[in-house]
Amino acid sequence: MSALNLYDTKTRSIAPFKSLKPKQVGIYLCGATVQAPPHIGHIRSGVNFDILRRWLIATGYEVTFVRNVTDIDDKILHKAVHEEIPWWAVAMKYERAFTDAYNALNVLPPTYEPRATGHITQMINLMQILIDNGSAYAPGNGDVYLEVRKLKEYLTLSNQKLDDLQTAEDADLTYKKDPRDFALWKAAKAGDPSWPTPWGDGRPGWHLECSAMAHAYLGEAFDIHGGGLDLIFPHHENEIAQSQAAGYKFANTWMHNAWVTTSGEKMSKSLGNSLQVQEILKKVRGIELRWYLGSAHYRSMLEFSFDALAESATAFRRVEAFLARAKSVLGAEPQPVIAAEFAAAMNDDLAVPQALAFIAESMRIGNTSADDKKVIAKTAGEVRGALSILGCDPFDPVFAASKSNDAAMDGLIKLALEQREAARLRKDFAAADAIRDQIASLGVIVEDTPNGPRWSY
RNA sequence: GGUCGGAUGGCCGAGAGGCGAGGCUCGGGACUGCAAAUCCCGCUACACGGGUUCAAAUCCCGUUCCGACCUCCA
Repeated sequence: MSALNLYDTKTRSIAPFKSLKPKQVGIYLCGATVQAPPHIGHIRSGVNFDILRRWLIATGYEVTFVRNVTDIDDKILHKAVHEEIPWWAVAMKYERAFTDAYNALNVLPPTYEPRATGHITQMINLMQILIDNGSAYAPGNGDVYLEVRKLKEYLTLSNQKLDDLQTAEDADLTYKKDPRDFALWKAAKAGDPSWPTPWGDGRPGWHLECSAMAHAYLGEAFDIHGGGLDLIFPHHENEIAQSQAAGYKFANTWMHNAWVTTSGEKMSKSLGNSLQVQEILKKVRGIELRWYLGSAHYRSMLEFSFDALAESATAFRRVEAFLARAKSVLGAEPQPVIAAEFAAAMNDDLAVPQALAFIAESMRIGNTSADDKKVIAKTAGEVRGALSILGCDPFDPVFAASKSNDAAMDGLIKLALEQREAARLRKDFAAADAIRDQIASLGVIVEDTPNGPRWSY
């Protein structure tokens, strides 16, 4: 089997992936800042990295997957005031919404999911190191800044020059030595939550939590750090700056997923609620939304439209029907296997589109096999194996749970099919088709074969 | 101003010097019940202008258009 190659944002190239420790991988994924319900862009990131994780596991790695929750930031505090509930209630509410969305899309729960506010101690420790070695300074007002000009390397991920950065026009240099210095810690304002530190009461800046938590759970050096494209600068640059200034090697490989776009533009929260995961799930099932979000290459923009979503769901149902048919022919669920072609696609920087072409080819072979059990077992096994990596295995209990398997259900379906057969015998095809369409709308697929009707769901 | 990424057929979406990924839609056919499912065939592409090459969607030069980031966005 070919070896995994991944694109590294830092080198802007694809290179063989080599874990720091044999057969073990540590991944830190920037998760949600829980300030609003998740939209499909947020969840695409979750799906993309879940596919990576599943692939690493399938190829024999033990994966420690850390995805943080940033549960304090300006917007959360604003929302708390606006909604007249405590900031922590705002954070928890949206954290739950994210968890629900991840679950609905079969995103595996992280090995650990640390919250920023649970790691103030680690942040203070990190700041102490940075102040002690002269990388950071506390001007006395309660803020703590990282002095970016002192860094040996800065902006290597986004390939920018410090002097080329546009600085904020309203940069306040009362306390900052340089407008580009960024806040590790923010002094407490009246009414805002705060934690005591040696430099005064305050709360974390945006970037500090990820450095502190990645270090806490993955150590000074780890394999992969991921997130959305827009985090490259400033968030990830600043994580690198803080961590390396503290003497940590930090992440080996940087991976960034592209956006879901609408009309060519990055989705913005001003678009309203229609692209929230919860809303989309009123139109398609979680497994269909996952198939759609995972179907484009993770580094390509995914141009969202409801038509494209519906089309993708149609395509997925065909795959699902193929597997259901296979189960019916085999008398058991096909056993998932990883085909060499699929592995080759995944090893090529997670080339899901190629993997989908392979799935289509396997289905074609299976569908032309005239129910040859050997061929069906092979092709359906390969298709199921591929789907399991994509997180879209219809037999996965996560998705199958909603289906009833009890005797009453079987009996009712048989009754309906008997009625339909009776209608067919008297050439009342309108009635027969009506029955088929009705039970199809309940998720039961009926197909006529030379040996009589076959149903699956 | 700096950095980065795009433009592919009716639609989605790969590829990155030669043999047209794949899916959805559409048209024709097989099978069937003038059905469903399935299969087969077909249709329409590489933003524009030059260049390199036996050969360019792919490389080079130029142009146009679009998007993203530039200090609390996945």
